[in-house]
Amino acid sequence: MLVQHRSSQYSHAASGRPSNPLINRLKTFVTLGDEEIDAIEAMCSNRRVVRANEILVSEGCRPDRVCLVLSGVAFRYRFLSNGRRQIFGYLLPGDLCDTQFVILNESDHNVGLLCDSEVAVISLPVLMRTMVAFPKIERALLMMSLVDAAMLREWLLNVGQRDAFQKLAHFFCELSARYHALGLYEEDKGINIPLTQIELADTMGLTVVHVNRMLQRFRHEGLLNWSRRHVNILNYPQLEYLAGFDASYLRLQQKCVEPRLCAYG
Amino acid sequence: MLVQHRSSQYSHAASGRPSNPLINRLKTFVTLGDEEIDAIEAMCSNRRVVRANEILVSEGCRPDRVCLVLSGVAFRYRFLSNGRRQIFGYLLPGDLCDTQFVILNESDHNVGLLCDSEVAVISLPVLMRTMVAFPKIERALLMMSLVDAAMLREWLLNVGQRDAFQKLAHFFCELSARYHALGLYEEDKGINIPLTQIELADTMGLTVVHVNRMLQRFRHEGLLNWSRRHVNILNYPQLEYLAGFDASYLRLQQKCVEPRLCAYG
DNA sequence: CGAAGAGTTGAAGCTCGTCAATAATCGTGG
DNA sequence: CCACGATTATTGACGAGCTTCAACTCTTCG
Repeated sequence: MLVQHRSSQYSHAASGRPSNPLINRLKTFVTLGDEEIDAIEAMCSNRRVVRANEILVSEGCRPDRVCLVLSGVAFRYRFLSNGRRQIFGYLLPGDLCDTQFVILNESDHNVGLLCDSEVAVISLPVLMRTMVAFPKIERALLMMSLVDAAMLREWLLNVGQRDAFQKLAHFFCELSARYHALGLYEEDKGINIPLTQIELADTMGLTVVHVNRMLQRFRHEGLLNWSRRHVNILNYPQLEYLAGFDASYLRLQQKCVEPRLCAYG
Repeated sequence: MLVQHRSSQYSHAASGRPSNPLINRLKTFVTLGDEEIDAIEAMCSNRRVVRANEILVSEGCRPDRVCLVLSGVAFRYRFLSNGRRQIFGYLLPGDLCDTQFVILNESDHNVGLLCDSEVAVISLPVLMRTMVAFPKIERALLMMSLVDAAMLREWLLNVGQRDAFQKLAHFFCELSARYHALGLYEEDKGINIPLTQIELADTMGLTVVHVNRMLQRFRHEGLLNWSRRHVNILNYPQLEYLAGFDASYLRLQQKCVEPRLCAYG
């Protein structure tokens, strides 16, 4: 492999028996009973460590399994023929890539890893059986994929309508919100994410050079510090204001107030 | 109402008894029996004409129904506080806005109408009952929403990574492919779509002025003509080449080769 | 016909990209 | 553990793409 490995210092698995992050994630959508929790644990029993820069899913393939990120960070992306790359999203612990394979037959993008990560490999039949047996789980997984789509809309708006400074501010707000929700944000260390400025650029549709200058401006204005792939947010309220950030699209907290339809009880 | 009405010359309903475009759409995903076709017709029996500039769904609302576009064009969008608008997608005949309401409780964007259109209003309970009774329909609707997400990724890539000229070329290719698939493309008249350059600009993250200049360049280079809200593509191969367009993400033709999992037979 | 919206044009300027070179870091192997 | 090569970060100069502003014309529709 030509590319250097990024160290595994980013593995987010807490020491000791880590609880399955998917369970906490689904709990934000539905109430899970013991049976359902056991089913999820069983579904995720096939764990594997994957190294940085490996590819979980590649464009055009027809996967027979989905992966759940347990620790570390994955990301979706695609290259254009001119060599440019667009990143479509980051998968943090508790995120699945991709439930859509259950239905659509082939992937239209790649999923790679930013750092050494732990994933659970779930075969499609196992996933299907679990969803059929536990409609609540099916419903929650469906909701996850809808939140994915909401994030895509938010990114499209971000890339389309804001200037470079605001784009980055918005992205950092999103990251911050997601890290907080996962309990991965450490007040002193900030957001510990294995991103390079290259990835930041390919996320926002900017060049590395310009991203670098914007980061310096953030530092200069006392908003945040970027160093050695840590993001330290110094003035969150101001950042949020600049970006016009509103976390509700992430649906991190609020449980769906009431089940809307009996069929999904 | 302050805004002028766009004429209803864009109603795509063929004269005579129009077949339900949703049926043709779903047929690209699954094989439908007579029972299922009847169920879809029944579900869509509540038809309504909606005038241009009316709003079908607004941000923050909790709809108890979904709308199916039968003729005309709708579009998803959101405004930022600074007055800028991002358009997330266009809904052509056969498109639903939005199945996601079945699951997520509130809309994060608006759905408006570009021209006088005919829609079928489907209450959530009716939709649910149909989906429960006909798993194939449920599966096809799910696939539709996954194609929606694929389109969002494609747009993000487009807005993020291509220059203004390529962006527009790509957009016109997409439109052309969708119009062809719907049988709405008339070789002599081209794509008859009630878009203004303002909407084009808000779709691509550009200004009206720049969009205008790019359209002139298209005309100048003999690629396409934009006049009175018709798009006449003169050199499709070249346009496709310029944009790096590949229609497969739209999944217009190929039926899912085989059902992947028995549960959804 | 008249008013409002949409399309078009030109000039000026800023954001952001490109090119190119250097410095700092990182990961790996010696 | 240090040294090396590759990747990443940083800097400057320059230029292009796109925006902004402002005026004007054309189209649409009541």
